[in-house]
Amino acid sequence: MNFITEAVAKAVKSLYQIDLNPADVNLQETRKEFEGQVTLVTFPFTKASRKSPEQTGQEIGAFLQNQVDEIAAFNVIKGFLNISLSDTYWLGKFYNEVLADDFGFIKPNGQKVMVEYSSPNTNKPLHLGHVRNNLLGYSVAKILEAAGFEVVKTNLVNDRGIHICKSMLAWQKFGNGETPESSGMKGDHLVGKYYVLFDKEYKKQIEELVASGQSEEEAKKNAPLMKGAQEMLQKWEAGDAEVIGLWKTMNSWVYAGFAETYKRLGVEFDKYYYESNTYLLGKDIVEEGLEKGVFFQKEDGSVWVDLTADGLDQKLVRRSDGTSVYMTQDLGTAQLKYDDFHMNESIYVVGNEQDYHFKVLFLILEKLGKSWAKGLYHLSYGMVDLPSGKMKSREGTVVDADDLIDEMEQTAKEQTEALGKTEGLSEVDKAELYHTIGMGALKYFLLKVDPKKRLLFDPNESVDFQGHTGPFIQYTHARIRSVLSRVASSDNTGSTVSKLFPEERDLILLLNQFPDIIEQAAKGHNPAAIANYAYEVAKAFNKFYHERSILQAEDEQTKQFRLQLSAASVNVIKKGMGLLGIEVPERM
RNA sequence: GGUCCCAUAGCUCAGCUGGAUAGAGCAACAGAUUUCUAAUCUGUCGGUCUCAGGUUCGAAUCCUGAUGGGAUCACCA
Repeated sequence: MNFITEAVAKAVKSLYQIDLNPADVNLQETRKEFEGQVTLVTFPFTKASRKSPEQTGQEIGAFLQNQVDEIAAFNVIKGFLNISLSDTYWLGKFYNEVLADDFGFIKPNGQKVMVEYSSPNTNKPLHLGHVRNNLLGYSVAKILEAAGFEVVKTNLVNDRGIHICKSMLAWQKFGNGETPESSGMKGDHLVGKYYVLFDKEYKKQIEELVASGQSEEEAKKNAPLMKGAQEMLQKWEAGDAEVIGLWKTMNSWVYAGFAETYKRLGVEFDKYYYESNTYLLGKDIVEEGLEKGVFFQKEDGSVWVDLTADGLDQKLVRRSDGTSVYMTQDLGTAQLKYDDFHMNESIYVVGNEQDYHFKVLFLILEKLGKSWAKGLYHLSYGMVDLPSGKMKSREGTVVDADDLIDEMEQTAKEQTEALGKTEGLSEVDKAELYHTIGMGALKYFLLKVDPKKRLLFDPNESVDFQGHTGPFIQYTHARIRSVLSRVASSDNTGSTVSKLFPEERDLILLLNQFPDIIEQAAKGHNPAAIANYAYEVAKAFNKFYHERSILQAEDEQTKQFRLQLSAASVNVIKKGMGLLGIEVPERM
């Protein structure tokens, strides 16, 4: 569209003698109830033209039509100049750009970006909240890749700490040597079971202590289970062989379970970081901060940073006993990641309850003079809530990721069977199809909304398969594939159509936007932009499909053109859905 | 209490750097298939864009304030 903005600048200069930066020309899509594809708002020029918006529009329109070949017609309504570009122009766009194999994806820009996501605790299985995180992280990584970045996907596993000791202790006390093999349970679920059990038994002990006269607070501290867990953590830090052995065993169970869930979710990582390796990092940075005067020490030896001048609080960065806190660790890990990859940008996909933490983290790094600090970004997303309120692993009020995937597959199966679309499919094909559709529905449901908004999920209300959904888009894909499969390869080299029907033009216009949408989604770290776009494309195709026959087109040229238009549509849909981590079936 | 985020149709959500009569899906109702997959398409119904000011030729969009909801402000992670 650059040629239009330039032409407008020229028109305005020639007509009204004002110099206009082409970047200031504001073009927008023409609303569909009017004739044309591109609209110029003429109000900003009326001061210079000293004429009414309508007259100004007429004058600019006439000038443009005269000067620019591609402009076929124009009309002015109120202050809006609607420009119609010729079908030749749109067909040129279609053949030269949209139909190219690498259409949509932007050339490498030489920038490297890290996306850290998932970051689970190893004391319990993944739940719906993690699912949103994983899908967001994976999709953002894909989108950035498409936008030309080199992407490193990382997972910082929280594999140590008191919460893991709780699971370990409960297993030791009540587990009777139970293993994933002996119980038939998935490893992460088995460990999670003991985490819940710990909490249950712990509460019992508190009650007993309270009954025997202790205050609630005392009881929480004195309960034998809590003491045991703390003792275990100390032993772990001291390198106690038995504790470390148990820790390794139970973690390996969890990892096996996670690997399975990640595979079903379709996410992956290039690099894992483990907190057991990074939790001691950051002490150098504390020293550095003290030297630079960014941090200060209190009488008891604890080290702090004062951010009150920035509207924040004082924040502890090292305990009085010399040990690290969360912030210390994250400072160190940030440095480690940068040293490993020297990336230009680093994105942390973490829930919005940690907004404050990241604000502080980034600010500290900036104050320390880290040149790379400005490339840090917290992709903060809203919580997933249930109608009953917040999910709590300890209390078992969570929507488990594996259960959810099972349910989605089951629903996909029921829907597909009800529609009688399973004919001729092997059992393996069917299972794969149900997985594809079920996950398509779930992923689309979670990704189509703006990440920063909180999400309400009602387990009693099934995720839709009709309308603005993943399966709708998947279905469109399958239908196009079905049409295309009916013809042999279509490599027409001869002439093509010269006129477009509205449905065809609309579709070309929409397809043409794909690269812009990718760029916009990358800039805003927002998969929802892709999701909504893919829906628009599917809808536009369905309309075209309904109005115009492809295989029974009026003539051979039209048929070839429509086949190519279908191929371009299927391509964009497949790529777009791929950016969301959603697969598309050949039939459904 | 301080700080941050959110508020658009009965429900779930779009609405890009301010532009025309605020758009989809679901739900409800009415239609479309001798023709490429009806998980589709077409239509009807549905709105004080939370409220009040301000900036502007023009505000759902920007600014200020209020209300409602959420998060956060630990020598937990």
